[in-house]
Amino acid sequence: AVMILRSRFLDARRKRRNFNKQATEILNEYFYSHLSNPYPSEEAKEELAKKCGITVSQVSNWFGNKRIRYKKNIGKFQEEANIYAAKTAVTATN
Amino acid sequence: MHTRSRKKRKPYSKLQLAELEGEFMVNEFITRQRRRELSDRLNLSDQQVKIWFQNRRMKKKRLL
DNA sequence: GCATGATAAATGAC
DNA sequence: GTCATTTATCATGC
Repeated sequence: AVMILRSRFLDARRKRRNFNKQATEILNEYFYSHLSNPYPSEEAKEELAKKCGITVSQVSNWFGNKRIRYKKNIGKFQEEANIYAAKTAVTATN
Repeated sequence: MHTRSRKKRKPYSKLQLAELEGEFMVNEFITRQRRRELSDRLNLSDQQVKIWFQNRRMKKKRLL
């Protein structure tokens, strides 16, 4: 009984808040510039987490969700993929 | 034809979860015998109970 | 109404 | 056994 209530209370941490645009920008840049192998190392995750102001677990969650959702509907992310591809191309020339 | 696809994830019932949580409070590492009894009582496979305890230990670690 | 982040089953590497 | 994943589902944001 107590366990049920406690578990439900802890599930309240499931309250979700969207990441700010800057964080999403950083994560997407990494994802689309490593599209052939979108699996950041533990060190890379820590770096991304620091830059984005989120936890390493949140970075892992984001990449997990991004990989499956991209794979399931590549067409829907095509425009987004082109945007970040162009963005990284520009930064590469600078 | 295709190699049998991955088993679809199926959420457990509240009763099943209550029983599993209760057993987890007794011992985080269930014995083979108790595992067999529990899986039989909850209509879950032995493998499912085993995996549930593994995931539950990971969850506990994550919540610390 | 879907997009998005977090969690719950299930798999596989080690 | 742990643990990083995949996948479906949940809960919320907007």
